[in-house]
Amino acid sequence: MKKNKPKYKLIIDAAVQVIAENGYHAAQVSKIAKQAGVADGTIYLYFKNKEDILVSVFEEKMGQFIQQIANAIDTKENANDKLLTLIHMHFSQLAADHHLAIVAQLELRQSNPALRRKINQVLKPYLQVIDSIIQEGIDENIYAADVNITLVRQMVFGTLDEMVTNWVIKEGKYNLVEQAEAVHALLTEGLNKR
Amino acid sequence: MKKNKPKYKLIIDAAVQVIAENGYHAAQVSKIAKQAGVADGTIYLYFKNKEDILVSVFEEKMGQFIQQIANAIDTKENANDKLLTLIHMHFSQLAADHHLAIVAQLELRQSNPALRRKINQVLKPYLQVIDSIIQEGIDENIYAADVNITLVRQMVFGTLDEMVTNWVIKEGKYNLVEQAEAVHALLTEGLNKR
Amino acid sequence: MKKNKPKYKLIIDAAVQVIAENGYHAAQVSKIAKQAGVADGTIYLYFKNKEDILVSVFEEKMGQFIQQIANAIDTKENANDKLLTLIHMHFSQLAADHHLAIVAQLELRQSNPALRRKINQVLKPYLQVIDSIIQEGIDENIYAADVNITLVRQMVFGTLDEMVTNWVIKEGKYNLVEQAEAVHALLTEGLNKR
Amino acid sequence: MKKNKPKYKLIIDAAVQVIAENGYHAAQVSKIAKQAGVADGTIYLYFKNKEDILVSVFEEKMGQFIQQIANAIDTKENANDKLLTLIHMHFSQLAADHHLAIVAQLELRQSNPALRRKINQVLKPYLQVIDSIIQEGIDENIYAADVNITLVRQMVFGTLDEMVTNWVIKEGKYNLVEQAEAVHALLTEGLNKR
DNA sequence: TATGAATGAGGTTTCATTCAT
DNA sequence: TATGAATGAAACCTCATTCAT
Repeated sequence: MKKNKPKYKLIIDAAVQVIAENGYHAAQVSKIAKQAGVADGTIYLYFKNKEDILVSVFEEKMGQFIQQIANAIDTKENANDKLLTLIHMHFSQLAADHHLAIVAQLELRQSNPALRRKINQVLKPYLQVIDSIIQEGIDENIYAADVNITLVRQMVFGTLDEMVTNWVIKEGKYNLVEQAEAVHALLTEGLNKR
Repeated sequence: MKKNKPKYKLIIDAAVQVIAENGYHAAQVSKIAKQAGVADGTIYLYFKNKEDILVSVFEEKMGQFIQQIANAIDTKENANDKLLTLIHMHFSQLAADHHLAIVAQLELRQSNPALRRKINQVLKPYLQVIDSIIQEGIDENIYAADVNITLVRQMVFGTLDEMVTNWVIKEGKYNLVEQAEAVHALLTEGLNKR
Repeated sequence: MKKNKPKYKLIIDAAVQVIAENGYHAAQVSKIAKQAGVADGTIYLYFKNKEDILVSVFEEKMGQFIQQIANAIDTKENANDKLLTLIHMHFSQLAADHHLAIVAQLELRQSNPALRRKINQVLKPYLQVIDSIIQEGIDENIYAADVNITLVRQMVFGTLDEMVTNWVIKEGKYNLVEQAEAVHALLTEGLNKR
Repeated sequence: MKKNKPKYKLIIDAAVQVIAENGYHAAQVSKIAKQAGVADGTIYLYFKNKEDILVSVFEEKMGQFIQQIANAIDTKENANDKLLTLIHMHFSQLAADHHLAIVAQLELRQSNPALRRKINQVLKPYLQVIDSIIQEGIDENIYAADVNITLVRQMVFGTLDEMVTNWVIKEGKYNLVEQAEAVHALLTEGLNKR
């Protein structure tokens, strides 16, 4: 399996750095190769083409991202704690890796629809984690039984995504992670005064 | 003023169609010119360069988009009605113009950072409309006085944006507009059972 | 005759100024039209095409240039005085009109060979004036009878041309006209010590 | 060093030929590439841009040109022999390579001021060779001690340049080289009868 | 005569990918 | 496996010229 060879990871990490520093469109294969310390042609021993590098970047990093969140959630007992944990982890992981945050929130979205469709595939397991938390909340009689799970998931993910994107655009000038509880409160209790 | 000349609008509309049908990167100036029924060079009598076409597309269309919403909101008396109206209009306007929805949700996001920054400028007035509704809701004692307006706005916009994007990706296979009330309820009342 | 209409001269003078200030390649027809205070299309009522403007510029200005020199020479009695006068006039006329000097020495030489051939036609009468002075010098028994007139003319013109070009490149930072006598001495007496 | 790679010279020579045959402005990069038997993109592995090709053409060819002359001059003992040798070499080298003569005398002069400035830099060593010969002649008490060296150099170079240009325009229809001695005599002894 | 909006041909350069070594 | 020199397709923009008014 190629993914276990040392140069595979070397190239993935080089790609993240090059894209973060130069932007998606200026991230030429030759730059990634140079950053990884391999020849241009070597890239093609590990990746089918440039798009394959980018999808793999997302797969690798998002895989870790989701795994971390899934692990953290497993330690929590109820849906509310799990949701708060997910929000907290979502923010903290991206806040901890600024390069990755830039790539995930800004640069990779400049890719063409074909690539974005593949990225969406990679994202699916994460969305399912959100779905299952919501379902659990309903089963635990915490969340309203009549909520549309898809709708709630779109709200949760849309909100988190928009928040991280704004934070990246503002170049991380404020503390994202400390907003986790406020977001959680807002999502669960809504805007209305009680 | 160039914007009032007939060919200006002709080119803008041609650009929306060409981008929607071919994608952002395959939208060559020559294709837009042909679709608009003008010579390539004519484009440059009305637009500084290709990027200027794209920014103008967004400005024109988003300007109308916001104006329509602002008008509709003005007829409503309280923040809750206004918020529902905004959601409804947001969905219905994009659902009514599929080409525009594709361009706004998918294609224009492939643009480079410089262009995206300009697009964000155009978007700002819309975000301010959302902000003012939230402030109004607080003043009317409907929304909780201690909410973070920026946070709420990110939730509202993030949710709507994510929903429209998913709807576009699903190629408009379901009815987006009829979800407006459910989204409104979710945003205002939150996820929790009462 | 078009050449007597007021706009003809207007366009010619505009062309000299635009070329001198912007350079040959940046001297678009539209710029010349604007400088002349006429519409782009009007240019084509007076000139066949852009090349025709440039040839006409040279014809008009060089025609005056030669006429001035011819007039001045006519007042001189012998070949030596005539040659000195020609040198002096050659320098002083170009030194007096810096725009024209730039156009004649630098900018017009960037034109294509077809245009340059036409310019050479315009130059011919001037070369004939030089030839006739040399012939006169031989007839007056001042110049060596066995000189090759074509060769001498190439030396005279080549020297003057090179000197003016260098002076233009040096942006007129030194006095060109006061070198006239030294050049004359050098051309007639040669480099050798006597 | 790229200059030693075989394709470097291949492209330089192709450029001379293409420019000579098609003219400066019709010398597209693709034509030069085809003539050199390489792909368009290969050009850019050896040259920064099109202007760099042209400057390099001049540098390479003029470098050889000057070197040949310098070598020949070194074998001569006095300034007069050296000057005659320089004239002879100047003519014979350009007469021997008609393509190069066309490029040097006509085509490259159509270039823009930026390129011409660079070309002038390349030319400088040649002008210094002329200067040093003149200085040597003065030191040897052959040339008049009071001559202005810059002036003499402008006469010498201007004369030679004008002669070669005329010869090229006349398409090499007469023998240029055999005029070397006559030019030398004219430059040193002047026009006057003795 | 005069206008100026419209035309449309044409070329430099980049960069993902290949393949001989 | 690894290299890196070579490939070649593809597109934005300018500007001389025209022609309906």
